[in-house]
Amino acid sequence: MGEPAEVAARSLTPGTSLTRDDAERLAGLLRVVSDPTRLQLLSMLLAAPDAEANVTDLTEPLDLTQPTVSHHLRLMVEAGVLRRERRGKQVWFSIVPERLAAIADILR
Amino acid sequence: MGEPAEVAARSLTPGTSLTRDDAERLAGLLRVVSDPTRLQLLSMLLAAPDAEANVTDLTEPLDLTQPTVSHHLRLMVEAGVLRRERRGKQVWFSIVPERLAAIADILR
DNA sequence: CGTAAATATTGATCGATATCGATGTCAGCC
DNA sequence: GGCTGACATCGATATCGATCAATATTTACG
Repeated sequence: MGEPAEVAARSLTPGTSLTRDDAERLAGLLRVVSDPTRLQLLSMLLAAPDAEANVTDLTEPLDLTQPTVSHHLRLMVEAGVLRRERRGKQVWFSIVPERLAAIADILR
Repeated sequence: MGEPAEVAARSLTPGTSLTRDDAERLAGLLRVVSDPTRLQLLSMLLAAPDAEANVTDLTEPLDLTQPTVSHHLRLMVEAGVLRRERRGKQVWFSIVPERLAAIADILR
């Protein structure tokens, strides 16, 4: 599968203007956290005991189906924002704070 | 029209989970800076002399039409990320750094 | 006041993606 | 080894937004 792409190559601040390619990569990362459902998921994970939760628990408060929630979780895992760990029948998700911070830092 | 909406009401960190409404508002703000073209525009503005530029100058390096660039600039102005100032026939745009920082802070 | 330059608006198109229902897969248990 | 529970994948749909061409608006200038 490959590591979640080092980090953002080039942010906004460097004196030189952004390449289209760099801009698309950075926009792609930002888009991962620019969805209301994904923000709610992140928020729930932050508030959860031990800062982790499984798909069922994450689905319940949302007015969405389980496949939809799994889809959002997948996108965030692929972006390196979430960590995924299978324990028995359940799969637990937790935030990777450095990655979230790295995305925020794109705008500095 | 109205002011650019105080700032983000509620960020990610508060112990309580995000409301749908709050999540949508925050996601809306993040989406404004989650587009490659808009990131390029922000980057060009940061690199520009006096940190400002007009529509023609901003359009030229991009492989896009002027209406498209105007559209992106409009979205960012409406979100409070850009300031707009007409000077003669031209309209000059510059970044509102606090607003950009406020958006970045959503993820903390 | 008519013309040209700079920017805005409008209407249409097209691709991306959030969502769902249906189904597949995987892990524990009787 | 079949059942059930937890999660993933698939295919279809529908909405949203980036983009364009065409046109309107605004401003200076002669």
